[in-house]
Amino acid sequence: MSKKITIYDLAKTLGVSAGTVSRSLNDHPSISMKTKERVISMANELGYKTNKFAVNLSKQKSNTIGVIVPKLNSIFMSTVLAGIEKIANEAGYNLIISQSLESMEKEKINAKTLYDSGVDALLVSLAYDTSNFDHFAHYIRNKIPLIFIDRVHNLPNCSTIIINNRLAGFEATEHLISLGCKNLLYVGGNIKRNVYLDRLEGFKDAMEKHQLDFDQTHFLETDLSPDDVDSVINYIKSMKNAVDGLFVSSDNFAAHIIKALKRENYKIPQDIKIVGFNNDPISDLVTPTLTTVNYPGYEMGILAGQSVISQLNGSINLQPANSITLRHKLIKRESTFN
Amino acid sequence: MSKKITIYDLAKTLGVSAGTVSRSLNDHPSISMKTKERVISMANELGYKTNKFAVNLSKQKSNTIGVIVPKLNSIFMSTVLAGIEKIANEAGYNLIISQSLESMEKEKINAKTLYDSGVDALLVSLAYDTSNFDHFAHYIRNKIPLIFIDRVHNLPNCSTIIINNRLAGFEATEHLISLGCKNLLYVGGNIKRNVYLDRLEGFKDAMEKHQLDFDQTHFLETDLSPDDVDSVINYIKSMKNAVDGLFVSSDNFAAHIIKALKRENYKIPQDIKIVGFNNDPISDLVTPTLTTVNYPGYEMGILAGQSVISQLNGSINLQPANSITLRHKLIKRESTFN
DNA sequence: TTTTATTACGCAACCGATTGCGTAATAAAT
DNA sequence: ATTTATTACGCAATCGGTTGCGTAATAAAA
Repeated sequence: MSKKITIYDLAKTLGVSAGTVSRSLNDHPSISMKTKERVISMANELGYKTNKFAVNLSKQKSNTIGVIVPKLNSIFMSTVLAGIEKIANEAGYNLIISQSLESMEKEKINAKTLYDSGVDALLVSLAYDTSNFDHFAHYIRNKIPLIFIDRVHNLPNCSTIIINNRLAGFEATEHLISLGCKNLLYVGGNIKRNVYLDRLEGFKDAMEKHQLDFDQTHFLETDLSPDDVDSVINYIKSMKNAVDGLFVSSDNFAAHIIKALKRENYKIPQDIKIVGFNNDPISDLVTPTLTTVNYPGYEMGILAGQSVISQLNGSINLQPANSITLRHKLIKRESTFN
Repeated sequence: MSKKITIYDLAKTLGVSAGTVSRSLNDHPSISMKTKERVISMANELGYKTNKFAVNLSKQKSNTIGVIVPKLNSIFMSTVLAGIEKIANEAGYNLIISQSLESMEKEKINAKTLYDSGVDALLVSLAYDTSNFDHFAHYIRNKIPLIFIDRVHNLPNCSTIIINNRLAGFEATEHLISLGCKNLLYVGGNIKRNVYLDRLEGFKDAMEKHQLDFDQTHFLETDLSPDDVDSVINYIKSMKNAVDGLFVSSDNFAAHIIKALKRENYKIPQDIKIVGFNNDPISDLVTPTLTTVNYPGYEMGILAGQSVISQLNGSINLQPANSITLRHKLIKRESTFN
């Protein structure tokens, strides 16, 4: 293969200094047009390719953005990633993606690895059980932009990209109530995570507003994993007042529950109305189709991307913790249709 | 923030040379245990962190693996990625992931970007319309491991990770035939891609074996996108001999088709039996549940990861184009149940 | 034409490791 | 006590750019 050619090679063949070559290639003002053109055309001719390693070393930045997500293989997360990737790519940044597999320990390790790799910024959606945030201290201390997406935590000077989960939960619940549901159940995830907690709050808000008494029997904390379906079903069957309205914090889990309920001969929506969350493609393919809350994953990714890029470019004056809230929307389908 | 400390700082405070520090940290044999211990403990004490940029520059390798996938937001692809990430991560490699968005042009750009970023290896699942492969020439010429996953192409010295799509297509089709289907239709994707072409071949094989005449009316080439559903339905309705067996190259698309067919009052599986592909989670949640071919995405990712790593470690003697074929499996469900 | 501003580059230090080669110090052999 | 092997490090070049500072060359002003 052709030897790698460097700015020194260019410098030699052109009879100029390496510095001049470097500046020409970077369109530095203190170089004449004529020289720049000579350098650039020679660079093309010789097939010069800048060595990123050297650039990184000398600039102390990598042009890559780190991302930690709980799981890659979820439609929501991969949609968010698709958005981030688009923006990052357009801005000339690479993405280093890692998954915490919902474990705080792995999240810690990933955070450290990415830090060591010298990412210029970090985007995070928190793991299921993350309760300590020391692993982000490095980033904050060294002023490396840190942005949380969806599963967020309030840390100084960190942006967050979210939707109004409380309001969304409220609307979903109120929708059930408006259809006559009297005995509601919220099936959520770990309430350490803002998203599940906030939706629970919204759920309570709605019940309170409509003079329904909330108590712990109306809330079931699960892993939102298919393995939990049976216990949910058993719980529903065991309730003294038959559940007639179900709010599930995940479409995918809701789809599993629907399947199981049908097997138990529940009629949906006649016996029990169901609202999911996310507007996962599956919600429109199950029978009955699932009422859900649209979650703009792609847009979140886009915004997260834009937010990092602008912070990296300094075009945003690092405001302490600005937070972007995206619009959600209740999508009514057959699972709550009368 | 604490100043970055380098091997030179360590060297100075310890009264040894930078070379000694470097070798100690890398457990080089020519350094005494005593010195190594001194260096290492001092490194911990001062919070030394190796600068990857410098290492990369000096070693001319980045410890990152590039990945190009058609789309991030597909369950199959993100599952593959999850597998790759797991292995890469365990082996101390980072993943730079980019998406071609099914466009050859973007695939080209991504391949170049990743090359320029100095990835140590590249994993690719081809875009829908890639017909030229010059953008991979750099990799091959410079002996950078290049591995294709699922949507592959035969290039010299490149491994491929696949399943036997032809056989899978054959089995799916034969299953339909064995249930009495006489008038089959294969709905596939772009036959530039091996996966769709091979399944078509398998489809033909099965028809031939069972003395059914294949002609072009039995094959519909689509984008497997929800937008194509209507045209598929119209095609089915327009066929002179009513279709009684449908083989669709994607569960997701099949799910959409099922929904549309039900709307048109087709009974499934009575009027028309359907086999999908991928064993996407959705296949078990639609009504009727979908017979499909299990596609071991996670395992493919794991194997792809292991394959790169071992090539990078030289533990595999770069055999010209070794190909790994994973086991698939027909999963029978209600959509073909009598 | 001489002086003063500008412009266009060159020099060399620097970023933070890695590594081949040479040698002083210590141990083993004679 | 010498000579020969080993062991343990140090020196300095190298990887390929970037960039502050200084100056020769050219243009503008006097």
